Amino acid sequence: MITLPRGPQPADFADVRATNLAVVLRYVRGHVPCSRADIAAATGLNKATVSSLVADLIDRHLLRETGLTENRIGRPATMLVLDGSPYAAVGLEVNADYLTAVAIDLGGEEILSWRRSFDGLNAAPAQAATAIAALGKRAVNRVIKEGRRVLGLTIGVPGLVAADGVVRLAPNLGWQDIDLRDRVNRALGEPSYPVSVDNDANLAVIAESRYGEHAGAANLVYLTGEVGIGAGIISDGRLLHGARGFPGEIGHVQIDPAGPACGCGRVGCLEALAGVSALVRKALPDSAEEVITDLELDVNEVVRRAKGGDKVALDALAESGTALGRGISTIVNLLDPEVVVLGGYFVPLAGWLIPAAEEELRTRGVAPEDGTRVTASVLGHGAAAKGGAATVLDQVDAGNLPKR
Amino acid sequence: MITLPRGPQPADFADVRATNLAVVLRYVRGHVPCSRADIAAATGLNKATVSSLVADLIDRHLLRETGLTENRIGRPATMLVLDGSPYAAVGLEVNADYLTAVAIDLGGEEILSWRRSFDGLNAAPAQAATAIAALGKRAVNRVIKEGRRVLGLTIGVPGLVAADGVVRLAPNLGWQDIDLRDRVNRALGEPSYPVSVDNDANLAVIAESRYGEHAGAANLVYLTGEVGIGAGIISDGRLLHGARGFPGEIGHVQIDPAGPACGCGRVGCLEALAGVSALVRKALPDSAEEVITDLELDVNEVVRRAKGGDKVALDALAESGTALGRGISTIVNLLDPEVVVLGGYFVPLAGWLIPAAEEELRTRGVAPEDGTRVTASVLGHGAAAKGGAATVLDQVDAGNLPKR
DNA sequence: TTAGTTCGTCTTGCGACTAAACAAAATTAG
DNA sequence: CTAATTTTGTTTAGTCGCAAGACGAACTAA
Repeated sequence: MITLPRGPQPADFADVRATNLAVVLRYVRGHVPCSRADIAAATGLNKATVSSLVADLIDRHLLRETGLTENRIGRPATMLVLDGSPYAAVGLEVNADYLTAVAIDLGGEEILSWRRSFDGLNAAPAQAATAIAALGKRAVNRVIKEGRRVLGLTIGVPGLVAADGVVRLAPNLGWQDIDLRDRVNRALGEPSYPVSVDNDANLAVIAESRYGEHAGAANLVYLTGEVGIGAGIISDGRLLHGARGFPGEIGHVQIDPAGPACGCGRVGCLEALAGVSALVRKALPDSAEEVITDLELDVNEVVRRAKGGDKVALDALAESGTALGRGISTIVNLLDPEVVVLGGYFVPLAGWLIPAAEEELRTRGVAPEDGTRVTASVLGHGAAAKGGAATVLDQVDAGNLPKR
Repeated sequence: MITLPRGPQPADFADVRATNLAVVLRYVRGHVPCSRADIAAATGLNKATVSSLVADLIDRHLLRETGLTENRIGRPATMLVLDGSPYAAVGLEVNADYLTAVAIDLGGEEILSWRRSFDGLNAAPAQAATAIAALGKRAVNRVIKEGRRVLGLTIGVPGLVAADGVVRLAPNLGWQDIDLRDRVNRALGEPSYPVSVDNDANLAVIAESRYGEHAGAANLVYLTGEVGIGAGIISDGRLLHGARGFPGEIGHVQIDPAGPACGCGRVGCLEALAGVSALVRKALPDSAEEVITDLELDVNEVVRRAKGGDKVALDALAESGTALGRGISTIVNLLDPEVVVLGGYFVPLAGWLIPAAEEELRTRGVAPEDGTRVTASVLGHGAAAKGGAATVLDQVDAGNLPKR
């Protein structure tokens, strides 16, 4: 539940109304099915006010009445549910090797989930943007065909994304200063819904905070385990943006000044020690040539060997897990989150990485009663795409309801 | 600076009123002297509304009318100024070797600034709490004698402080699980104003964000340079609290696995490499015995020798600066702040530390157009105390105005 | 059938903002 | 010196949205 900072703007009735509409909407989302009386009792709003708000939301097709139920004493309640059907939020995820599209309804139900291969490294940015826009357009058309209205489209990119939607730097895509939002916006014909671009880790952590195992945690960090390592940070219930929009760049934090060289030209980066590519290289010394060609196959092979007790693979996993634990300890000491969620290719490897990381974390955590937990994501590879769609819902939740 | 409550709580008229009162108050603070018409034009509020709000604020003695001025065409404006005089906010700072008390009025003017020595390490927590409460009481009585109403008292402690005011761990004071807020509250006779306790770095960064050289920066990190190193983090305009209230513990982040042993029992901590104690030990190898006895004298001696071109001292400063730069690079990559402010004993040493730190930072920063700046605090040793008082004003600014 | 319970609406009142007219106080023009 | 102009701040009327409480509706229990 991300709340945006409101600046020096004064408040008026519209704000009160929008706030309370959002309060009711969020309550119903979390307590389906429920009655108007339930809402009034739980939120403290007056029954009459709730009736008015609910009528408004039904009018906007955000809520729907179901048949009466609740066989209790007294008048039966008219139960309300989220009416997701007329709306959709779309999220796209760009990766070095694939594109993902996800669409969800207001209730967070996935109504579309596509994945297609994509050659991010060798495609020119212009081509890539065209391919991304094309996928987005297909997804949008699909949900429109179902009779839904699109509330927004958000694209996750593995790199530094400025607030205006310009991708400043995406090493794994070979991009620099690409105005992706503008390109996609134009390819979609300047649509009425907002198109935005954000870092993939930022979107993934939003997905985790809504739909993950620790949904609702106010302090949550997500570590991407794709070609690089990035962090999405939710602190005190809000996604961190930083001064220029580039927080969470943990991949090139130095873990060991005596560590190995990193692809970025520096030495001892977390990515060089605990990155999936580095891990694969250590765990599969015999197939070092193919490493870059297909990370997924390599990770599967590492899993196979680790299960088979292969010492080289197990040692590599332990080593990477320890380095990862050291990186996580930095996050924990600086940010004190409740959970650190591992995503991407870290997920299949989590069984070996997490014990080593937790061991390291125990020795390096400052805070008492070691609270921070490390878990693997259960959302799968589309986490950032789903999070992209979820950011659109966050807008709605924050009171930015669709007009009638 | 939240305006309407965006949480699960619904909004009503009182929230609108409180929000707009705070909007007017903040505007006047930043634009003294100004007229009602100015406020209306700048905020977008209606002239009538502004008049009503201003009348309310004058009634609460938060604003005051001055004589007419502004010799322009048209009716002369009645100029308004902040009326700080009837109120005061008090901040205390606990350190291993001294206590500080600061009181400020609504405009942020210091109306009291005391410093007294204090033997934090050898005093039992009960005695220490008594001494702290006594100093607080004297400060409170002093401002009350001036005819002011105390709006709140906030105490900064170098350690882990839970949200309920319990000091979980303060190694440099030898404290563990001390309910300082309760003790001080009782020593003050359960006063009507709120007493709170927070980490000293958190309070210092609040002071920096209000009164420092980079006041107003939305992304700001403060590093304490006392016996330990702690970080206070303001991100997107808000102080980070973390899941348990223990963020910013950067002192024991590992910078180098092959580094020296730290007092905490671990190896290669930032504090062991770049802490003031470690620095003094390296820079003054001949006087290693006295190190703990008086850090301030030792730091002065380091400054004297560095100015004199002493190679040992200069090497130690360069080494510590580099390590500090590495720690700062971690912060920069994770949080992307606009400024990192060095405080405490880092300030007199900043001339030597910052160049080395910036050099390191340039090589380790990921983001392009290296934006993060490193500066020394200009607030002096009372930063945390002043920040403690400022947190009280933040409450007022957020709409929590004193009752009549 | 009657009493009791709960739900949701209706009516009334109030608080807070907006818009527009107006009164007040100065400067400028003739 | 008077009148027009300009700007300020108040007054009046109106609207919006929430709260409180009465009330009808719909169901259970006895």
